[in-house]
Amino acid sequence: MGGEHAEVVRLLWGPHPKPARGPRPTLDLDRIARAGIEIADSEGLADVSMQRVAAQLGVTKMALYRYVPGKAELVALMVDAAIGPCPAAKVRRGDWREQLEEWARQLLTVFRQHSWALDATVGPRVMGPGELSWLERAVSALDGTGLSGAERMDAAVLLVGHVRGITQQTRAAGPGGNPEAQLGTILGDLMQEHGERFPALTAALASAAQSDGQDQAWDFGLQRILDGLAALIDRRAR
Amino acid sequence: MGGEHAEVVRLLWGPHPKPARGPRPTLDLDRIARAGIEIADSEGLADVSMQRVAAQLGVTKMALYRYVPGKAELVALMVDAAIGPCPAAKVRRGDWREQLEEWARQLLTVFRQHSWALDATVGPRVMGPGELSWLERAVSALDGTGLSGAERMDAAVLLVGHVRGITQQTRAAGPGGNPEAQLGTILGDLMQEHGERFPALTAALASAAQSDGQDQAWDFGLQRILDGLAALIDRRAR
DNA sequence: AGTATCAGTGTCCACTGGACACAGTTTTTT
DNA sequence: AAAAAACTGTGTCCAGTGGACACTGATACT
Repeated sequence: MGGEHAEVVRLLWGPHPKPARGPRPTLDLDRIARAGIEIADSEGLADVSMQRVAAQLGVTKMALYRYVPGKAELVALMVDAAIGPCPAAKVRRGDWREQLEEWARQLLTVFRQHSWALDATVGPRVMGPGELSWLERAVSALDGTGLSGAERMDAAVLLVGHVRGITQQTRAAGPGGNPEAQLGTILGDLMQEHGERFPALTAALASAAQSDGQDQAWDFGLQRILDGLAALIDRRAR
Repeated sequence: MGGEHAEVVRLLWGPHPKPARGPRPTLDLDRIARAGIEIADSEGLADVSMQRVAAQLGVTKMALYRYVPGKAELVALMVDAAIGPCPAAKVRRGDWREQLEEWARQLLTVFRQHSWALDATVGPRVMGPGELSWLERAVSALDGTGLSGAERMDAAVLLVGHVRGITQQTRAAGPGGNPEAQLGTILGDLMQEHGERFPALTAALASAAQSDGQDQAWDFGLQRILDGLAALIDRRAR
């Protein structure tokens, strides 16, 4: 169990011993990951293939297999490099709510910049140092709140889930048009034809038509989660 | 815009006019979707190919293209058939919290039965009648709470995000072992080597080691979200 | 110098999603 | 009844994918 993970762990966490003999490598893991990220950012994850990445680096596809055992590992490297290390907090320590809110906004920004990372992070996987640094900051923001270790981690996971959910329904909406309107348009067309089967939905949609907040769903969910955490923390404090 | 969606909308929502002339079709969309689901359930979405599905149905792969324009549409059909129509609520109407909680648990069950549906539902897509029926029930549970239409939908989306997040970190953990322990083991191994870089995480992990609730993360997040919603609804009521 | 080691190339394979022409079956029209 | 039209499933073909493997060179230790 977990033996198959050993390889990707070594790739993500090192060490990376440089060879003693033989010709010098033309590539390195970092350049490979960055090349893949460049393609994924501009053309989507589906267009990331060994050939494509190799071409980007001016090399044959098989050369990549000298550095990376397979495509799965390549993608794992790309994800961790794209998510990157979590930037340091700017708000004062001690206020967990402000810290978590800033953290969530930063995470959302990163996910929006590399929205292909969503596709590449379905299912449980080995996390790299970048991804773990994000988790670290979220958990540390909750230090001293009276929450147990498991609860602090659960809270972080909950927030990540929201970020992912929002990223999912946001992306592919052109940078100009707001995503809720786009979703509403598609839904509205369907409701016009099958509305009688979904009365509550049509009503909600009609009432939601004039609300035009850019990030309404994001802020709503974020505040609800933070409210829920605050309620628990208060209860514990008493 | 949206013109490319027309085909999948027709597939998901009908109508499906039966041909007037020519030999009778051996297949229908429902059988095709179910064959795909069967494969995905037992072997994962990656093993669902046109050939594989066709073989399951005792037919050539190209025969499928008479019913479905491409693989993407096949998967869309599979998803909506697998998610299925939302079962009717068993708890009394009026208590939104109880209703939403039951709804979320049912949705989690469905996602766990077909965990490949996660992979197939990244990115915004056209929803089918099954998927919409779930949304309908969640929104209708919030009727009369004083929340606006947009807010009711945002709440549903928030809950779906949590269900997805939990499904994601749950799956591939054998039915016996609880997922948190598995995640903890992998994380623990990493912390042992690089723990000094993640002090808060190591502390939280150590404290979380003895907590062994099977669905701890699930219940925690669910209650936090519902608490947050309750707080808002109370505030509005006053 | 000699040799083990390692990098990048070229060739091969099974498989994927999909295009297309074709033969066979059924219904409508003449 | 006969012919035409419409439709289904099949066979064949193609570009592209991830990956295996043998090979030619370049490099550094002995």
